[in-house]
Formats: sequence, C-alpha cells, structure tokens
Amino acid sequence: MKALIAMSGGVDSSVAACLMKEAGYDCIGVTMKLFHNEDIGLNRGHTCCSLDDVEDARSVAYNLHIPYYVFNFSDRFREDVIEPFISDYQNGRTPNPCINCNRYLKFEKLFHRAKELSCEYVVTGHYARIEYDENTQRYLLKKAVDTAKDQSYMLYAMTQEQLQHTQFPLGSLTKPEVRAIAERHSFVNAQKHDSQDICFVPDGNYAAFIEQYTGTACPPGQFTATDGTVLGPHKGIIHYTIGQHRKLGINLPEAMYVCRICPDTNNVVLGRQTDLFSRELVADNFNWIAGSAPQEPVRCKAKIRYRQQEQWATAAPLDDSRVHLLFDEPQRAITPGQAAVLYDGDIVLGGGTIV
RNA sequence: AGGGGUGUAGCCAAGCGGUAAGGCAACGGACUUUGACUCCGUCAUUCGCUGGUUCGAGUCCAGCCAUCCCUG
Repeated sequence: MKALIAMSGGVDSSVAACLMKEAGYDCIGVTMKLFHNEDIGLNRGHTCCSLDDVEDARSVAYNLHIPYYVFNFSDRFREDVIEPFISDYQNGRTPNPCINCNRYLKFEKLFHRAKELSCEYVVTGHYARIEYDENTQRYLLKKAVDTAKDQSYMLYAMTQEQLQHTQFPLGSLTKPEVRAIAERHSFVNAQKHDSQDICFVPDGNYAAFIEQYTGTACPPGQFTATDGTVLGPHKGIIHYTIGQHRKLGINLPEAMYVCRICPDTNNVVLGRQTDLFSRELVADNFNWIAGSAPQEPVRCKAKIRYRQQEQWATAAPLDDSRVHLLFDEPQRAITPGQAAVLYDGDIVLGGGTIV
C-alpha cells in the first residue's frame, strides 16, 4: 500500500517516514514548498521549508531509500494561510496559522495530490492518534500518548474522509523515543530544535512581516483605559493580542494588559489582569469531528489556546456552525481568532474559531 | 521680584550619615508547530551641578542651575 509522507525536514516527520517504511508501506517523501523567502522579503533564513530543511528531508529520504519530491504549494499557502493571517490581525483578531496550514495544505491540497499518486494514506509527524470507532462507525481524533507534545488541538478541523486516509505514526510515541529512533538511523536532524515560531516569520517579528508583505505601515492609534481615558499612543493594532502586557511600548505605573482591540476606532483597551477573565465564548465554523452536533448541551473539557490545560465547560450548539461555551471557572484572555477545541477524555469532540 | 516645594536609571519611586529597595518599560534566554501568558537572567561605581563638614554624604551645610506652585 502506498503512503505519501509529508516531510518538513524536522525530526518528527523523518521518523514518521521511517516507521511507515518499516511497517512495509510503499513510501513517497514530499516536502511542501510553502513560500519562497524572496516572496516575503528574506534573502536567506531558516524557515520551515527553507533550502536547509529541504536538504534535511532529502537526506533522510535518501537514507530510507524512498523517492522524494518537492511540491510547490506556495500559491495556496499565500491564499489560505498568509493572507487570512494578515487579514485577521488587521481586523483585531489573533490568528493561528498552523491550524489553517493543516486544514488547507496538509490535509486538503496534499491530500488531493496523494490521491492522484494513488496513495492510500497521507502521513505526517503530528503527535495525535486516529482510531476507528466500530460503534459509531466514525474515525476519532485522539490526543497523543505523549501529552506534553500532543498536537490534536491543531487538527480539529479534519474531516472524516481525511482521518480515514491519514496516519500519525508518532501518536503512540514519546518525543525522546522519536529522537532515539532518529539517532539510531543517524538522521541529520536527530537533534534539531523543536521550535520554529511561525514558519514563515523566522525572526518572530510577525508585525514587521505583515507591514513588509502588504507594503503599508499599520496606522498608529491610542491606548485607552477601560473607562475610555487615553493612556498614550500605540504602534498599530496588529502589534497586539488579548492578554499581552510585554512590548506595549508605553510607560505605566502598573502592569497593564490588552483587554480589547477595536479595529473600528483603532483603539487598544488596556486593563488589569483581573479584567481579562471571562467564563463564556462563542466559536464559529465549528467542526464536530467525532460526530454530529449534539442536541443538548454537553459537558466536556476545552482548550482556548494551544499548550493550555483543558478546562471543564459546557458546550451548547447555537446553530449549524456556532457553539456557545460556558466554562466552570473564568478563563484568562479569551482571544478572538484563536481556536476553542473540545475534548471528551482523549477524544477530540470538535473545535471552532473564537469570535 | 519675594515665599514655598521638588530634582535618584527610559518612566514612577524607596532611601532620613555607613557604602543605591521595588515597580513599570527595555533587552536576553527558557518554554513552543500560532499569537500571548508564564518562568529565568541583565539593567545607576552612582543620586541636578560645584564646593564644604565628616573616618565615611543620595542623605548634613553653602552657593549655583533646573522645574513646579503661590504672591506680586
């Protein structure tokens, strides 16, 4: 059976390829070229599909004796990831580009390409598990065994068809085990660093990236207090996110946090830590991945950002795409644009975008 | 012009004769397939200036400068 392995050049997808090969699959290694550094104003730089990474992926594929290709998906990436990312920031939201990249690139664009190549499976190095539930006849997306590395949050938008034709070979492994496998095979990236920030913003300065990409400076505005008092100038709303208090660029007698971003007035409202807590939210574009939307409110656990411990909540569908979430305890800095993902134990119930 | 107050890091600010707290900001790092949050670390050889007293002065004294308030 044929499998298409999405190889980023990192250690995880390399080991995923290795495990599929050892499991007897007929593997094809692929790196998606998602953007050209020149397109985003960089001559060089270490990004997720930089030349260095392509070389690493190629090296591993060579090591495993599997064919290796680079697919140019930069048009789709620009359309489905970069531009929505910019638009979100310009409208006062805080996007999660990785979720869109998974949704539109890895499990849509690449998925179709896999079909064209007669591959039964798309394989990635995500830490998550897929299981078929005989009772409901549904494919379930579940947390990884290594809860510290679990990436199921980033995958909530997957469809049943995608789950059926996807494999996550790392779902039952721990990160140290994965590194050990890479070491055993002498992969060049065995000790490569995990973190990459936003893959298309290698220096972490996403605001500068947006201004460079759009060719326009984000208009400055005013910081105001919760009562409307003007506190001082800000650099433009794209620089801020809910709950932020570092790099505000303003001197204040006490620590202040971004409580609200108003794209209409171009104001950023600052308040105290205690002003950030709230118990409820509405998520849109909701994907009930494990089944259909429930008729009654359901008790579940929920995450409103990656790397947050799930919190008890009650979820109530409002209509076809929207879900109301009421937490047992107030949550800090519920941020529009980020994803709310619901869990029943290890099972991902679904997720949507916080409005 | 006279009276009073104040001058300590980018900002706020302790200090009251014994060798410069703290907060905010900034910067660096950790964490991290998003942004944040969080955590760790760095950040005044020097207290408006000049003299003086003292073993020792940001702290006391004198003069000057700056700034604020009040009265003319």
